[in-house]
Amino acid sequence: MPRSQRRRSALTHPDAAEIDLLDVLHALADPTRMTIVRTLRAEPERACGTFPVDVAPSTLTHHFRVLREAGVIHQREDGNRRWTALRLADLDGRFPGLLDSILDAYETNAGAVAS
Amino acid sequence: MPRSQRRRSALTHPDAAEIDLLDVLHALADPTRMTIVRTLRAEPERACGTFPVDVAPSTLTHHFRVLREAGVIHQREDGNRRWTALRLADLDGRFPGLLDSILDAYETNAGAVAS
DNA sequence: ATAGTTGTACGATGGTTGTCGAAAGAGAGG
DNA sequence: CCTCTCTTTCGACAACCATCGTACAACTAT
Repeated sequence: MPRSQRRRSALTHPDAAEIDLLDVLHALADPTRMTIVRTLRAEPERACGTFPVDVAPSTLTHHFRVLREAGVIHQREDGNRRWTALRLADLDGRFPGLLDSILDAYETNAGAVAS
Repeated sequence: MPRSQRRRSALTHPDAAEIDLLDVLHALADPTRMTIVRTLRAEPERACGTFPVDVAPSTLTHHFRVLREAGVIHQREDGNRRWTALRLADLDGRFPGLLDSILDAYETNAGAVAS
């Protein structure tokens, strides 16, 4: 790593064209990550520590990485914080209507099952 | 087991109202199971051994169980065979448009990525 | 009955996953 | 400088998962 020492690793995101559906489904098939995505749909961008989930910080980092590597979210650094956003345009460009369909289904799900 | 000795276990299926979205997503987030579901969308019903997948029979049984317990497929016995079908009506009743959305997305996926 | 077909159950195995605690990096502010 | 906050990395752990081979059960056909 030549210059500008990265904070940690390099925050790699897959290209929109490389987003794999099975990775996306796997990323969304977890209650904590589903909560993250649902929270993110309402707001354009949000700081890492402000999500209504009840897990340890290191666990949260893990979930963000899964979502990021699947192409579901985008993260950028800003000073001390890391801002997270849904890759709505990329996802909808690659799989039109899919994310809305899944998130809408989850609202139905939440109404009938627990959580 | 009183009478009519079941072949093996009792082939339990969840009620349509009990189908959990996260279970469905998890069930679909596997290439073998996705192939099963895609194959099943074209035909109403199909015998177990006739799916174009390349895994051992016991592995196939495992995948059918995951799909069945998630509420994605229905299986019934007929003599020596076990017939498998998609629970299209139940899924679409619970999560309207979801399955088509995911399967359509997979076709897009398959066009651009491997498989 | 004897053999063949279809699919399951069991046990094992190697890999993945979600979880956490402890330690540390990087910035902001005193 | 020191400290506080935010977030990550690392190491560990238990649980889960996809896979297989072997053995077996149920049915069909000869």
